[in-house]
Amino acid sequence: MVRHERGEMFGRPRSTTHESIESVALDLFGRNGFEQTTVDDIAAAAGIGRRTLFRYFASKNDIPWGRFSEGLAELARRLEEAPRDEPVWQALHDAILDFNAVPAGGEDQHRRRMRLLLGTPALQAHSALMYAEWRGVIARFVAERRGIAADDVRAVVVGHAALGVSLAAYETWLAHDDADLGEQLDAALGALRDHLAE
Amino acid sequence: MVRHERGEMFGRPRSTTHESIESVALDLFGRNGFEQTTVDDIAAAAGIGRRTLFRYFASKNDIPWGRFSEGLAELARRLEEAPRDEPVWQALHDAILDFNAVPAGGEDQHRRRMRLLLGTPALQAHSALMYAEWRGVIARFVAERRGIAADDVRAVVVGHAALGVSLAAYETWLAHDDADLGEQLDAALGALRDHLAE
DNA sequence: TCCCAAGTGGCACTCCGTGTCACTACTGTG
DNA sequence: CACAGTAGTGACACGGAGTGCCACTTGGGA
Repeated sequence: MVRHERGEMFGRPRSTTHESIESVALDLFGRNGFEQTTVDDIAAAAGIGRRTLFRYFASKNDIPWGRFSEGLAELARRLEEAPRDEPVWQALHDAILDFNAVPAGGEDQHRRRMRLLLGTPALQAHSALMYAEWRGVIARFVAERRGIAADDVRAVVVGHAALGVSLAAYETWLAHDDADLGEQLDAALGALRDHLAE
Repeated sequence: MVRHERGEMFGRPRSTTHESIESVALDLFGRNGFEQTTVDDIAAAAGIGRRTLFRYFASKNDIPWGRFSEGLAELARRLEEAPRDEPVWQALHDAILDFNAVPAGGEDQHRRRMRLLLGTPALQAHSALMYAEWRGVIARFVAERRGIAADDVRAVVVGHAALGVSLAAYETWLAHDDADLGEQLDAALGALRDHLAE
């Protein structure tokens, strides 16, 4: 029973990748709509079996989210590095701006993906499960900074609120072709502060 | 082509009610779990056909939400009646407390229902669609008070934040058997204000 | 050359959700 | 007491998502 470091070099090589399937699927979703595209369509277009597709993605709904979970680890690390003399809300705001920064040139693709995610009922619903993980990262950061438990309402509510600010910004960003996502995030946060400070 | 006021008294009488199906279903969900209970199980237990069940509820996921949509109209009316010299956040907070007030004696049932809704992945996901309607009511109220459009980020973000406060309160309420929902809502809102005012 | 580990994909199955359609149980009228 | 009109019911069949099972394929290592 020997342990191999590069386990990937054993056994039959993979016939595809997450990225390849995702790319093919987003193309089909964009052309025919999410509901109208069946898993069989995607598998056929990707040149793999339907059963194989379900080994790469747990569900059809998971496909448009791509490597989101990996991005969360990055967000968590980014928060840990925030200077400790900065207000918590400020550190959060900066990290969230960073997290949502669109890689230069990828603006169009990002818009298409987010329009799909926020505009398709089945995906809106499924996204709630992704958001829960995202909120968890925020709540744990707040809890650590404040010296309270991660399930304390004071930490949990900040996770929910930060998500709300982000989603509000995304919705208005998608509604206006000429809008800048970062500016919308600023505006949303500012509006919430004003609202509560009235 | 005569119009009858009491249209219900025509034709074949209904063989069941939303409430009856819901009650049977919640009982099965509680005993066997949501995923393990099939629509056929519910229909059989309710003494109706499977097809009939789908005429009363659009999906299995919709059953635990019961008459939620009707409650939304009540929330909207409640907000319209709020005194106009009250701060917007205050009017919202009062209305939300009211909306979530548990009918005396129904605390246990409310807890069971919310535990099901917030603790079942499939329902967490589906709930996002209900939340969207709820947020819409809040955003429209804020927009009306502030004289801005309902899709303005300043109104949208308040809808998201109010939902976040409510969900945070529900989560901690469910986690502590001796907690009071109203107090958790107060605590969540207070914590968010403190957080942003830092 | 043979073996083994990991990946693949076909098959059959369950369950959700939907379209169709004949049937049933009422009400009001002549 | 027919009879027509109306609304609700449920059986049947179908398509799509997701799952368990298992034989097959493709490489590397002994």
